[in-house]
Amino acid sequence: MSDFNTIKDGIEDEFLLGNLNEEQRRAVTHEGSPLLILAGAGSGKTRVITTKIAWLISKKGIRPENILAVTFTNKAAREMRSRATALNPEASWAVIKTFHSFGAKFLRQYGFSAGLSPNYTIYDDDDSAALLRQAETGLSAFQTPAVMQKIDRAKNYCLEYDNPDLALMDPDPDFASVFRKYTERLRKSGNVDFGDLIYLPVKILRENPGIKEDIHRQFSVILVDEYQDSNIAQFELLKELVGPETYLCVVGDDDQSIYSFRGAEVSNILTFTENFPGAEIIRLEKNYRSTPEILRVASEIVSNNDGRLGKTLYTECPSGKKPVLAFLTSQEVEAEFCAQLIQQAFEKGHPYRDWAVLYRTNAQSMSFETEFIKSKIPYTVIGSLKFYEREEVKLALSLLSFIFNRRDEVAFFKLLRKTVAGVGATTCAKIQMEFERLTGEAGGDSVDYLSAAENIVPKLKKAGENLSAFVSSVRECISELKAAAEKETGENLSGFISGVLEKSGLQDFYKNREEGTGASRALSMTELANAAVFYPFSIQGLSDFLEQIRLDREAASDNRETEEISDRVTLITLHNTKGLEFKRVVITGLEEGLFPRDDKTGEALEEERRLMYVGCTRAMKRLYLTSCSVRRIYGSIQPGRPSRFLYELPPDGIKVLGSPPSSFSAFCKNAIEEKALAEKSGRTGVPLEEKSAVTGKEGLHSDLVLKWKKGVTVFHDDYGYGIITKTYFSGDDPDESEYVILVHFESGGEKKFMPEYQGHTLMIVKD
DNA sequence: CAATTCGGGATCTGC
DNA sequence: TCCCGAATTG
Repeated sequence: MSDFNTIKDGIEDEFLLGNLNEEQRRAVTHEGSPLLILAGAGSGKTRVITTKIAWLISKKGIRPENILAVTFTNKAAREMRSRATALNPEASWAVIKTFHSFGAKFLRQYGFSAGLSPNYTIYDDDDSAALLRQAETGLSAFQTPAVMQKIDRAKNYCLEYDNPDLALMDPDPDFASVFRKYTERLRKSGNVDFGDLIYLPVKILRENPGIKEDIHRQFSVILVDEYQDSNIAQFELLKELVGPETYLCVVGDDDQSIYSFRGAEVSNILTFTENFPGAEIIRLEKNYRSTPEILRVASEIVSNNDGRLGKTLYTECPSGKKPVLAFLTSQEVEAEFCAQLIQQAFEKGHPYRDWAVLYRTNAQSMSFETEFIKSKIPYTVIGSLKFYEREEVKLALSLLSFIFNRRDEVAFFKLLRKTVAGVGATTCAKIQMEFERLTGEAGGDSVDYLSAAENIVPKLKKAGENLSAFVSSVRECISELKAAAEKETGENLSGFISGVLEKSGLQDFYKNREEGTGASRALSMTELANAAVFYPFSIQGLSDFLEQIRLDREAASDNRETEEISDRVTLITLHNTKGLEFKRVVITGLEEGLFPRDDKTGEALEEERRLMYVGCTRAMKRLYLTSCSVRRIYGSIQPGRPSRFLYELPPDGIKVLGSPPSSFSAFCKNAIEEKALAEKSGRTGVPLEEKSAVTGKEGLHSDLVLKWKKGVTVFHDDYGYGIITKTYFSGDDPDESEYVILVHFESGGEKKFMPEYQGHTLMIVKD
């Protein structure tokens, strides 16, 4: 090798490997045997994978299109692609996809060998349930979703209706036959459900050695991220994709397994070395993200779990402030508390984008949205389903899906029932019967619902006109699409979609129905059309657009265009934060029953705890935890107790604000006394002390002190009239302290309040 | 077949 | 509290 090349190599090495620690470097440059990277939270996992992709391309001469990198979320896939491409532009040609989108692409190409035509669309949970309902199973509307879930679970375990192992999963003898009916109906529709996106590729690969060889030739490297969240079907798929020459590398963390509700099996990661013989393990235990204070809290919590591989995370990050635990009254106060924190930090120069507010359920986002709008804090809600879930958007998508696949019965009947006047259950049943008859006559895929509907038009009275108008407008759209496909107009899909919505009458349908009600529904269909500007006006374009929308809800959301650019607080579910990090994190709703939910025990409870661990380890600099004493559930106000996870915190490792219930104060007191005792008896405990500079919080306090004085009469919406009986500061340190007032209510109870955060919930009646 | 009423259940988490 | 499905009625 020439000197020049040696030098060039050296520079490349330095560029790619220079900033890695020894373990990371080993992981990146590892070759040969299968590799499991056990990567603790914040240990630079994504950096390792992306560097590995760049490394393989530039140093090992692997062509990017021969690299398959699989993730679990679209967000992670996007992140991986952009970071790998930043390291090596060629990485943009690598196949970086979620398991499901990989499966979808595979089925477009190879689905024919399982009798699936390429113009399928993907049924979401609701569509699948609707199909199950239509499949003459005799299930009530009430039972259907539960049975659908079981079917989905079976597919997650790679079990078809005729698999004898199904009985192990569910002893109900009827289940297999319901499952069979559903499957037959689904195949007839020409569509697939989410489970099929994994299950069918496995089946095809098992039954078609030729296809399998193709795939093995195509992918010489397979990387899997978040391996702890893979389910059995995904594991089986992986086994089929990995050929004798394939280099396999999976990355995961058993402590962050949070998707068992959707079939994830931690056992996949625990038994990796058995399933892929000769596999090596590399552990990444150095955390680059969080302060030692945050890491301590996170580790203490997760250490309450059994059944871990066990890792010892350490960090060299500089010390920071103790995580703060705030006991608040209601979710409104909780939202206000967050707003205060964020606003105060903003005034000190910390941008909004530093912040993430985490919650267990999407429904919780509302109080934060309301409050943030009020206090003019810009925010973005991640993973909210709002846009996609809107009735009119679903209906519009059904229409587009139906244009793409005319055997989609769920879409067709949904459209008829909702938009065509005079058509109800009876007419739909007639059309279905006619469809069956035609299928019996002609057989195969040649029959569609349009012809079936047309055939019965003569048998109808008034509804017939509407129905035939609907059918011909759909036919018009279809021929328009076909014409465009032949001409290759170069236009984008957006115009076509507006046209379809117009012609079908869907746009007018909502316009008319919503006169005076602020016609937002008609508007969101325009938004849907706008979302399609990046897709070409062709059959392929429509197919891609529909697939993208089914598999990536964010893609259909209406606020994505501004998401990256501007300075906003992130509102996000705990599940969605996987793989993300923020300087400042608030984990909200830490109440028993909400987080963890009260029906969780055993392994499910441990998973909740892991979720808590994931949440804590997202934080780089500051971590806040909030717990409310009352919460509105199903509209009524419910009293709550602090989450059990709060009792797993190290009391000397956190700072408590607000008014903790007595049980929690007792817990802290005990723990601290125990610790003191232990220290006294000679154990070497490291005293955790903090000295902070005296800065001007007093100025802020002086107003409060003057306003909220002893003897003042106040009124509270929930507790009624009361009188302030005591005032004090929560600690000695003026900067860290909060001004607290004790209120004695007429109703008998005593409550502590922090006027700084909760002033608005109290009204001063008389000084 | 559409409109109205009534009652029960819900909200996890996501591809 | 609110939404959806089933039942009731015109």
